[in-house]
Formats: sequence, C-alpha cells, structure tokens
Amino acid sequence: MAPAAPDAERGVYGISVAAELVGMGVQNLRLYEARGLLEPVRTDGGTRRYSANDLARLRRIGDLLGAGLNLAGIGMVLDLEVENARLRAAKQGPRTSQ
DNA sequence: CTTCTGACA
DNA sequence: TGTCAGGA
Repeated sequence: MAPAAPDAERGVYGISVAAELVGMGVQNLRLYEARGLLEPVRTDGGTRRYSANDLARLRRIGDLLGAGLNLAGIGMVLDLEVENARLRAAKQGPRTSQ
C-alpha cells in the first residue's frame, strides 16, 4: 500500500535550519507559530520540528508579507488555502469529475 | 533550544 | 505592525 508516513508531513528540520531555508530569523518563526500561522510538531521536550509542508507555509508567509499583508491577514489566507485544498480534494474524489 | 523584554524601521 | 537584538 501507500507509504504510511508522507515526507511532506514528517518534520525533519530544526528551527535554525528551517529559518535559514526560508531566509527568516528563528525569532520570526516562533512569532509566526505564536500567531497561529502554523503549528510545527513539538518533540523532544519542546523543540519544534518543521516539515516540508511547514517550510512551504513559511515561504507563503514571506510572500504574503511582501504583498503587504499583515500576520493576521496571512493567517486567514493560509486557513482559506487549506480549506480550499480540502474542498477541492473532497469534490473531485472517487467520482467522474470534469 | 525556549521564552521574554526592549528598541528600531 | 513587523523585525532584530539581547539576556535569563
């Protein structure tokens, strides 16, 4: 069957490596998490573990930030993005869609 | 690594 | 408002 653990959901990066990959400071990533923009998996007594999916979200945050949106607006956009993906996936599921 | 406070653009 | 910086 299909792999039980998708790489995109498995946190493999620490906060410092994730911050460098997205080009942001570690303090910023913690602020985004405090704002509810994303929720990295917490392991090992409180250390954050960022997955490839979280890195993509961090890049989206930086892009929306540059677009002139604030953290509150970005959080709403990210929420709608996830909701849209969920609706789209449920819509064109096991049925002869367009 | 974590959390908080302070100051700056 | 968001980011950077320091200290505990």
